[in-house]
Amino acid sequence: MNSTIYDVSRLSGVSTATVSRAFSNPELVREGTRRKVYEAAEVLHYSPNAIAQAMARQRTDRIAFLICKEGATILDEFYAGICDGIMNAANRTDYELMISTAADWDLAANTSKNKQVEGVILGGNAKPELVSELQNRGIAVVLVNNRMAGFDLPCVVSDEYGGVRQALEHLISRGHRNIAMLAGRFSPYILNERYRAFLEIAQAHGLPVDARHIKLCDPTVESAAEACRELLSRPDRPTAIFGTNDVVAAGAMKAARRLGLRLPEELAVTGLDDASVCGMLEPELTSVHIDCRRMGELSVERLQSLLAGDENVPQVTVVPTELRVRRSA
Amino acid sequence: MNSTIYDVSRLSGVSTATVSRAFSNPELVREGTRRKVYEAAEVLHYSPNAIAQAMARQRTDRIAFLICKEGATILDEFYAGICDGIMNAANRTDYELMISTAADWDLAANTSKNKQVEGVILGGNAKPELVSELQNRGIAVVLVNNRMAGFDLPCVVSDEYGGVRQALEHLISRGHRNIAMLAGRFSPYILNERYRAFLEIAQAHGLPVDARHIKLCDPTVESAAEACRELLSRPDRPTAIFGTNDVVAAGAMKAARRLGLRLPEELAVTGLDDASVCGMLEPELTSVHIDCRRMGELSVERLQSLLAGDENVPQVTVVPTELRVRRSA
DNA sequence: CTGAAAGCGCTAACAG
DNA sequence: CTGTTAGCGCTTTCAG
Repeated sequence: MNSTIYDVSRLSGVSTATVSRAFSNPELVREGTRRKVYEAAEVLHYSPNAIAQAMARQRTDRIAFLICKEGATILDEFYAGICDGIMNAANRTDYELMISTAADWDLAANTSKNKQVEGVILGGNAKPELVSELQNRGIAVVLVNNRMAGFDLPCVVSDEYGGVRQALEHLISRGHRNIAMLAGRFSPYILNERYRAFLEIAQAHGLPVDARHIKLCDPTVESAAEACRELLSRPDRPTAIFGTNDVVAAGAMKAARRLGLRLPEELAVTGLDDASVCGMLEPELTSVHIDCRRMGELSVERLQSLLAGDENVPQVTVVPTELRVRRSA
Repeated sequence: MNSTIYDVSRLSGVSTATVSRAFSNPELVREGTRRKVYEAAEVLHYSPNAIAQAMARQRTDRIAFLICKEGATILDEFYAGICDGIMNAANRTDYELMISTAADWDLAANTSKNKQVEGVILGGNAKPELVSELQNRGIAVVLVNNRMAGFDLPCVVSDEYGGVRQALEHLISRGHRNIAMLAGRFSPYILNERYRAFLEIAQAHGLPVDARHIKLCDPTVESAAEACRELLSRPDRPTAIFGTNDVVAAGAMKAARRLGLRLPEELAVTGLDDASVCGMLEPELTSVHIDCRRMGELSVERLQSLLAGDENVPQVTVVPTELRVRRSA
């Protein structure tokens, strides 16, 4: 049996209340008393029972990270990176972290109803209904890699516009004018941002680029390769391809290779995300680094602020991106 | 305020004990009574408070997955796969899952001392001291992707020997005799298994292969590429390289490309893991599939058995591998 | 099959 | 600064 606060109380000769204070609010206990308590605790191998604390305090100090995404979730390097940041940041706090995917998350079982989770970080394409439901139950919510109109909640996103600009301007600086965007069908938010950015920036630079230069594909190598093949068989074949993530870019490289094009001489390719695959490809893929880890950490900070009752927690936090020039463009 | 068992008791006109039974042991309650309880609960939006349950029952129904690995943890596709399997399996049980990395796992704060975790799945290179410590505290332990001599605990591993055989025999069947193994410095267990398997199987096939055909490298593309370059500049250059994971194999491919070798004609390469990068490489990488997800699921099953007090839970569970032939070999 | 009542280990007024 | 005491919401004997 583990020892309890009573055992410590008895051994140290102070009340249980004091033992409790010695651990939860040391500053309320006189130095000498405190030491007596700690010594007794040491002897008894005592350490507070978190369950009992939660019960008495009526709060759990528990938050959750919910990945709202179809298919591979934690297996997606992007979300794994965010998750890593969240785990890392949560670890520095007193909050305990639960990690789930939307597929197996049970609202009823995981929220205030049974007093388990006090705050949730929603990653990716969360449904607005889920957000309202959570907020209605008094759960703090923050969004990561997404934004949602009409809600009062903090969002942490990457600088989508800036990222697209870095990729595009790099290509332009290398002399490319006929640039196509191979756009993976990601969440509506992401797709939208990148789409709009691409068009605006291309136009700002006077590129002869229009909607025909944007080709959608599924976010798989195969789909991207197929889509790229079409792009490359047009009469006015683009000289550069901007893939909206690295998997898509890898697909483009593959299509180019199969068509016998030399990279980057006959076709330049850039990606987005700066995933680990960039270094494995040949030539290595030029990409725009997204600081997923930072996004995760910031999400935790925002959630903490919310839970701490801070007024004016920033509604949107934008994490800057960084171009990583390699050999593919 | 959320409703409690008392509210339900009052509304339904039965005692709290009965309400409790109706939810936890329905078979102990008469059909009609049970329905009354459920109806009242429905009206009140009642659902049991897990914290209070844990408090009263003196158990938490909580398990943890601890990744014991340096550096990228959840970011490692391999462990992410295991994690995915674990999350998936845990979700079908009543156990709640905590996910941590060895780096930020605090023994004191997460184990029976404060009654939080009842069982732990240790992934990768766990320290024996950690295992004994946990077992001493009465925590159930299972190992995944590792084995440990001198301990009484279930291990779930991939068929390392069989995997190496599949890769090697494939290469042999393609006519290769001079095959080198590029071995990433993974955990001692994994490294050992693969090393031994390679030598034994090569010898069994009468290949002129010895320890000089095994080259160690760090598990990064760069290190692998460097190591492979050396291998390829030997007078009796190998005609095939077996990388002990796909990242290493990608490094080998890169080195070969830079030396101007055509793949697979002048150098065949196979990997191990069947990670997502296989399909992104050109040519696509032939690899041996490891069913990480299954490994994760089985770990949970073993842990459950342990916690259920089953006698003779299998000490070692081996998950078969499968060769995936692509164009690199 | 159901109810009464005693906890589970800790916290938080409140009083001193 | 410290002690008393009444819970937190649920489970679980023990009776009936």
